[in-house]
Order: sequence, then structure tokens, then C-alpha cells
Amino acid sequence: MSDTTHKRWVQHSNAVLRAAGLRASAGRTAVVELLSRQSCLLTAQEIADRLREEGSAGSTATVYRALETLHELGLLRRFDAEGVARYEPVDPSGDHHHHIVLEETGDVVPFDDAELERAIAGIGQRLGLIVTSHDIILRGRLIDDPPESD
Amino acid sequence: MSDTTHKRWVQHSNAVLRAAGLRASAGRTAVVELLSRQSCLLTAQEIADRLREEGSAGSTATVYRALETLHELGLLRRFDAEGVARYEPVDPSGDHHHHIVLEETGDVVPFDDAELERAIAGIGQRLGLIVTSHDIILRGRLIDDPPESD
DNA sequence: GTTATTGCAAACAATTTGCATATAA
DNA sequence: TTATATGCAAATTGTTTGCAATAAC
Repeated sequence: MSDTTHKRWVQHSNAVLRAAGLRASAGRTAVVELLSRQSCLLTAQEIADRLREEGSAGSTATVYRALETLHELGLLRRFDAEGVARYEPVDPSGDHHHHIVLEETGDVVPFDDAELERAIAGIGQRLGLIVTSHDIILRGRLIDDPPESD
Repeated sequence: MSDTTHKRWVQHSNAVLRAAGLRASAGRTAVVELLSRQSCLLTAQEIADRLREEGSAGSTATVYRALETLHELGLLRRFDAEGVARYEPVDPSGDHHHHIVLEETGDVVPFDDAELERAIAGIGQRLGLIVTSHDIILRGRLIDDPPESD
């Protein structure tokens, strides 16, 4: 996400929160701020740690509560993997990406692919249902990397 | 999966386990048996409960250990969602399906879609990497269902 | 016999919750 | 003011592990 997109997401989030009757409180605001700077997956712990590092408020409980609220309001996307949840901002313009986990390193790399989106868009009709969201995680490696040999 | 496929998976699993130097022990065998009958996602707890119901061996620890082993050997697929892991057999013929979570009920329905598979198959080349596996979860509702209104 | 496997209970890790206090509106 | 938000600590939930007893091969 571009710098402008970050700001737009913060504003959008604030608007949605206000509209839901919630307040611009310190803890939640700090979480929104932090997430807006980070375009890709963060865990609750990582968020809590960083907030504490930079001196912002943010107890574990507050971070978890903020993430739950933001997720419910559709402002965050959530991924569950290996027993931990990770979150990232949802671009209000509708843009989104997916993730591929590199098997060598465990790194998570965002990607997007028009062909894939097209296929997903058609699934609803083919199966007779309304698809409201989708999560896709690929696993693989860079083409140059040697295959695993442990 | 058909009845025959179930049996094939059990046999395949047993072969792989033996090849890995592991024994045909009671607990793990019961887990394999149970999973072969259930083609779709089960949690460790569900497995442990069912085993106990039907009188088979199966402490929590054994179930978790069996699932870990089977997953490592590529015999199971694992999905993380809402803080719980779910497992299902991997069809040795390479067939696989994906899942859609119905938002009304939480039910998980398996589906597969050739178009989607085709898109995924092409992603590797388009992005310059080797995709070794993929997990896809859709969320949505049946076309007749009324949209949520809470 | 030797080595893998089991079950129990204790240990863990991620997340949630109760409650009294602080704070935005 | 008054309802929302916070922080702490305790409680839950899902999963892992140490260890002595047991079962496969």
C-alpha cells in the first residue's frame, strides 16, 4: 500500500469506528496507526510489543480487543496459521492480495494475480452460492532456490 | 472420497508409516481409521471424542501426536481457523478439494473447481516461483439464504 | 530385548474475560 | 456525567511435553 493509502485507511477506520459508536481512544488508535504503517501480516503479540517499544499505550488485552473490533468491522483481514492469528489492513478500495509462504525461510510474501481473482469471481455462480470473501495461502519456493534436502 | 478411496488411503498411510520405521500401533491406527471414514475436516478434540465414544484407544496426547506424524508424512492436510486446527486425509491420487464456510451456520462444505485449479497452476510461472501446495477457504452463503441481518 | 508408543498430568502458548479504574464525549 | 476503554491478573482453550508403564517387532 502506498503512503496515501495508509492515511486513507486510517481515516476510513476512524470513520467506521465513530459510526459504530466507538471512541477515538488511545489504545485502539495506536493499534490502527501501527497497522496502517505495516501493510502485511502482524500477530497480536508483535503489535503489543512494538507499541510498548515506541511508548504507546497497549496492554495485551487492549490489543486483542482492538483487533477483534477492527476485524468485526471489516477493517482487518485475519489469517490463522500454526496456531497464531495474523492481521493486516483491508484496503477500503477493494484491492487485496494473497500470500505465499516460502518453505525455506518461512517468509510470507504478498502477491496478487488477476487470473486467480477471475477464477474466484466465477466460483459463486458455478457452485450456486454467494462468495463473500476468500483466503488463499500458497506454499512454495523461489524458482532459483534449491529444493529442500534435510 | 469413495469407499475404495478410503481403503486406499488407509493402505497408503500404513505403507508410508511402515516405510518411516513407525509401528502399526493401536492409537495411531485408530486415528487413521477414523480419518479415512471422514473425508472432511476434523479437529483433534473431535477425533479424540469419537474414538473414546467407540471405545478405541486414544488419549488427547496420542491423537495430537498421531496427527502431527501423519501431517509431517504428507498424509493429512491441516487447516487453521478460529484458533483450532482441522485435519483431513490427503488423497494419494492427487485429487483435492477446497472449503467454503457458510456464514450462517459455520458449516464447512467441500467443493472443487477446475477453473480455480487452472488459475493456481499458472500462478507459479506468472510470479516466477514454484508452488508446492495451496490452501483456499471461501466464506459465503447459499444463494437462497437471506443475507445476515443481526 | 529393544525401541516405538501410550496415557497421565503438568507445562505452555495464544487468547479471552472480570472487574475496578480512567477517559472520551 | 455516563458509557466506552483500559490494564491487570486470573481463567480458558488448544496444544505440547516429561516420564514411567506398555506394546510392537
